[in-house]
Amino acid sequence: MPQKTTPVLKSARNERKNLQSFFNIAVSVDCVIFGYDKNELFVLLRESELEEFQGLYSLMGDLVRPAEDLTEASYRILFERTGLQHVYMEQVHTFGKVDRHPTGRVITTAYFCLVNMQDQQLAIAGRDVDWYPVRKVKQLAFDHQEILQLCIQQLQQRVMERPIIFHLLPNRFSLRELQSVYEAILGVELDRRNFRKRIALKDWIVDTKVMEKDVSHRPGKLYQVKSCYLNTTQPLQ
Amino acid sequence: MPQKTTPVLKSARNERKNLQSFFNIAVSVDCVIFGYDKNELFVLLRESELEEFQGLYSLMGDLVRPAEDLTEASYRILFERTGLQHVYMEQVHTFGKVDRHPTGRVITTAYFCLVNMQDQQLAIAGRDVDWYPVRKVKQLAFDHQEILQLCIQQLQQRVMERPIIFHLLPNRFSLRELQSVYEAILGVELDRRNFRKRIALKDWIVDTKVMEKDVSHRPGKLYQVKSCYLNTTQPLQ
DNA sequence: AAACTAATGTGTTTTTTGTACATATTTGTA
DNA sequence: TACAAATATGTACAAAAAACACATTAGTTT
Repeated sequence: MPQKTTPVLKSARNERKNLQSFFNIAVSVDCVIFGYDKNELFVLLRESELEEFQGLYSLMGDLVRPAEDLTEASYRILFERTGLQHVYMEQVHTFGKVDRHPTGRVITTAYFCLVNMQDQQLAIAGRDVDWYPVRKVKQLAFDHQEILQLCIQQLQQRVMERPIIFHLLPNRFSLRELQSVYEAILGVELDRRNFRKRIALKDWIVDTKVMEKDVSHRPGKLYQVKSCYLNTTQPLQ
Repeated sequence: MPQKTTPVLKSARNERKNLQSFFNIAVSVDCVIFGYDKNELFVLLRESELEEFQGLYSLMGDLVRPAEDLTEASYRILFERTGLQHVYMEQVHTFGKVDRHPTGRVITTAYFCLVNMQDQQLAIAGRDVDWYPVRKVKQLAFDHQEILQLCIQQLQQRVMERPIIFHLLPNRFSLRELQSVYEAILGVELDRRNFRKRIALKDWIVDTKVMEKDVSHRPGKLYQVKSCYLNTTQPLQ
């Protein structure tokens, strides 16, 4: 339990001096980059560079630079790894256990990002970076398994309340595809008729008057998200 | 927009060296300590020590020590300021703008804490620390107004879905009091009959078979939260 | 060309949850 | 004894969620 101690910050004058002894914690950002393809939710991982975690995968992370906002750092990491810039991103949680990083004290703030895996701009840099089905990921370097779990949990909550799931899909999509993304994220099967009613009620999407092509069954209508929700990269409301 | 750059972490070998140049960000924790009394939600504030913010109030915050978990730091700050130890606490968000602190780069993680203002253990240390009605707080030092707003928002969400509001109340309370806390937090008036039905449905509280005393009207039954929810200081589910 | 397959597209009914609203009861006080 | 100020409880209606069934359409197979 914490002990009663004198506050460190005494005044503006001696703060600068005292701060020095506290510049011993590095700050990093980890991006949990989600994608969707063929009824599966994917996460972008890379092979860990640390000897301690040889053979294990890790999230996309990097230290925050002194002149860089936390969100800037997050967008930089995303860009470095995917070539993408205008991506939906949400902060999830900050992990600050003393021993969470084997080489030193590093606290990390986790963000989740939603990426369209069919995006032409998408450029996975380096052969050690790749997409992995979320439900198959069992072990990761550092505390990244815990981070991933919490990000999935937050994603599950958010897709139910905000129009963000569309960032995982191409511009135009069928209701069938949309339902499949929900099912992949939530890990449940949904009733098609009730699902369509709920979506219609939310009023997030519009009919494009274009039909599906090249499917070996009756083609469905294609929809797109309303433009007001299309280019929001930050959480609204 | 972020520029393409070489990743900083290249290997375990040279990581330690590279880390040095990144020990330039201090890490702090800010506690938004909520209390409830007489139909009002209060927040614990103190006068800012910085010249830049003379006359303004700020949240309870301090730098995180190198050998201290983030949550430990948060409990330490709470204990230093209130003398309380087993308090419900939830991480809300990490604020990381480069210029958010006038004397240097400090990122801060905000927690909200729920405290029973009638608690005998409660010891507000120092005359510059005091409770202020949340709805009267208009301006704070640093970005603390923004932090407070987000904490209120998260508190509003949480009290609707989890049995945490009881941490703001004495052991025994009437339904009237309970409703008043909800109203103070949510900033709305609730229908008494519908409120009681909702609470009964949630099954969070039990009748103590004891009645209110010393009220100048018909006394109400006193309830308490079920013991399984009583001593949880961390978010469950 | 007809039958088959695998989807889409659209109800209806029932249950649950939420909202609006009114009356009887109990204690303390004037 | 009447009054004030609460507590305590119930009913009707509306909205949302869940369970469930049938007709339609394009492509494919026979």
